[in-house]
Amino acid sequence: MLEDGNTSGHPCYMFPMSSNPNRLSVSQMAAARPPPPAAEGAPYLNGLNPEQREAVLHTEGSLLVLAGAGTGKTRVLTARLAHIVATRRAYPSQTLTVTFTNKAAREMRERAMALLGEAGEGLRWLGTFHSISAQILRKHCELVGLKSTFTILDTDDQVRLCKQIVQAENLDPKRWAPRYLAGLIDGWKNRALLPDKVPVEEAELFGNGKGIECYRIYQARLKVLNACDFGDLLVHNITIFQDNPDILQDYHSKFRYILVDEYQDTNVAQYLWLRLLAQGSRNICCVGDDDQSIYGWRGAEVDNILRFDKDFPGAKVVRLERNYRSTQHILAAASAIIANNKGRLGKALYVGDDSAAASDPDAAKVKVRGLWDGEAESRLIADDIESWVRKGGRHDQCAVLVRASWQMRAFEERFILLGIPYRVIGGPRFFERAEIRDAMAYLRLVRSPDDDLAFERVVNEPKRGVGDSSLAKLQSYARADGRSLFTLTPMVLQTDEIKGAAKRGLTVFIDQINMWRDKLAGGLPHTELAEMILEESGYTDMLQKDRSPQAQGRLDNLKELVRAMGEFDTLAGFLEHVELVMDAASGAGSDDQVQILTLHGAKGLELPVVFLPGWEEEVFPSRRSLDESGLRGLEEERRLAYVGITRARAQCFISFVANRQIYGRWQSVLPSRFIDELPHEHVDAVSETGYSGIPGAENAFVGSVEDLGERSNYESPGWKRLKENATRPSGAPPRETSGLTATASGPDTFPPGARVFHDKFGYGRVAFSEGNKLTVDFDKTGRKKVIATFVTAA
DNA sequence: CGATACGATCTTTTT
DNA sequence: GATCGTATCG
Repeated sequence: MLEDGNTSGHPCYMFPMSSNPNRLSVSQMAAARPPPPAAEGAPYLNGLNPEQREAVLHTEGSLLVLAGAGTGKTRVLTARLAHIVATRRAYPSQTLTVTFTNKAAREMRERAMALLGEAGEGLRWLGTFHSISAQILRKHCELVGLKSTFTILDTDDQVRLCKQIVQAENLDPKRWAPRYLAGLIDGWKNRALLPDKVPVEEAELFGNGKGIECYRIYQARLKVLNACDFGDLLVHNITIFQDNPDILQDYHSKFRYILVDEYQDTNVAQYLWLRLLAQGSRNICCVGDDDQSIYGWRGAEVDNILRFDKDFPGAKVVRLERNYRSTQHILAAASAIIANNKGRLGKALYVGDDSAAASDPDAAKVKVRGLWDGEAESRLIADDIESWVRKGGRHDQCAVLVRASWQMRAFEERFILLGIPYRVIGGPRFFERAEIRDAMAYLRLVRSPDDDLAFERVVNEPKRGVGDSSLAKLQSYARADGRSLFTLTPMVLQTDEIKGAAKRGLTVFIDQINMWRDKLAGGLPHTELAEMILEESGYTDMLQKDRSPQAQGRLDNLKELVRAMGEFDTLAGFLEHVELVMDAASGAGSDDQVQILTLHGAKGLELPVVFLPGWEEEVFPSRRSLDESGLRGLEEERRLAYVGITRARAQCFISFVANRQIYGRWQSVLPSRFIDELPHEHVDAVSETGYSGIPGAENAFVGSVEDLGERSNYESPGWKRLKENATRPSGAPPRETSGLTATASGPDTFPPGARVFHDKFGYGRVAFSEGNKLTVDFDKTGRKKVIATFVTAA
């Protein structure tokens, strides 16, 4: 029952594990074996400060490590693993280490391997909540009514399923958006609520009281489809553990030490899962930072970390507050912003006394810059990067951190134009592209024919003459019969219910799938199978005939898919990887590139130079976040700001603009309230903007650095004016922002009355006022450096 | 049944 | 601006 074979005489193996393994208390274990080797002087302790050391060495009982940004959290976790293994408290395979993201899991594994050497190979149970619970579920899936080939649905499949349910329940999909239902169900699962546990008043809000019913049907459909969704992975685990004490006990004896990263991001289901597993050894170590909790929208409960000592009685709490990453200016800026949040555990960030970054007397202050629009912003940031590189810096020391992924495009465009190498992290995901999902659906269908969602996806892709009406007929049969579309279709084809092109198309489709399945069973390698499917189904043909510019890219993506499959031994292994990881094969990419990523994606990162663009009301404290969650949402946004700033080692550039294109419409926007929260003495502010006073566009910034006269002076008149205008009483309605329109005529067609200005960068812009409207003309290519800056109204 | 056109809606953030 | 859904026609 233990994976490791008894090679090192680990005392645990002396005990009859099967009799009552979880009775073995920590102290009994300690008493029953020779004292562990002295830890002092162990290499993994080198360079740790006293608090870090304490967090590593405190291995008896529960422990919460409150680790501020840059205080060496991952280092402590990996050192703790090394300590546990080196002192023979447990084999690597007897430790459970859970992270939140795949990226974090990868990093943790790499760093642990570096400390542990070969022993690190045994870290079987290091992974994300989802990947570990999926492994556990695979072993016991029959207990919750799933077959071992079950598929894991992604968000898209969930929504499509919800759509069918909404329709079946005769609800208007406009009033009751399937997406919303999917979100509700997800939220319940995050709280580990099965259909009969959902608070009635909450569920009744959906679909005229049909909320719970929809949830029930959804779960029933999942069972028929032999599938589960992300939330189910954990919920099924919990069900299995609660209903089968023997199985739980088995895991108790497997997991002697539990380590949890980013504990502040756990949701209720994850918390329950952990608590069940930790009942055995009672040795759980959670590391987290309440100030970096940024997944509330996904069900994370900051409460989990605030309540830790009640959940795990006798828990010890260690605070890591010495920061070894950033300059004092950066720390001060981050601390000042986060100090506006209520309900924190309270934790200061001190400059680590031996930190090189902090002791630099010439450290640059945080720079705040106001610009005309997004284009000027990306231009400036690109120029900064170029000059950083000219001075001997590298591109990969810079990152642009945005709030939402749509903000990335402006930077990409600019970087392409200037030839700055860059890499977008977590952009549009490879495995979410239509062509990839289509190919995957074929593979899923070959492997598990009951996967109706896959069936529906590809039955008419490429076109086989099977339209909505044929599909609807098949579905009604399947629903009546309770079996899957794939099994029912041949029977329906016996009748004359479906005729003509649809009948012929379906016959071919079914035959092909069956043939492919035979090939797979006959030992055809899965990569060749994939090529065969794409060829014979006509999918490649369809794309080759497609004259649209994206078609070639799609074909390339499919080639990449086949290549990625080659890295896995079996089709099942590949499918599971994709379902869980959904990461584009993160191939060669460690080159010298600027990283563009979202603030959420930036957790765990650290870089010398960090750009934080888009600090505008409604964009950075995101409007939706405030609308949906009010003060809680605002505080979460503030934590995002904290995460962003603390990524920087040496330099942090914050910027905002006066005008931004949102939904393709120009809007004038206000600086983020977070800018007001920055500590003056640690900030340099440069504003190229001031308020215009143009009727109908009062909020627009018009003006230039030259107009303002002074630069790098926080208290410049322009800045003051800006601050006065930017601060509005909370709760006040957003201002009317109409009155700004843009046209894209070339530089030769400036209307009369336009005034052309060149800015100090040699770029230019034309602005002119026309009655009550401020119209901005701009050069779309960016290549002609003709236009620009800012004109006050005549 | 499929191709096209028009309109509505939308954009956080991720396993 | 882009995508998605519905309506309409061939």
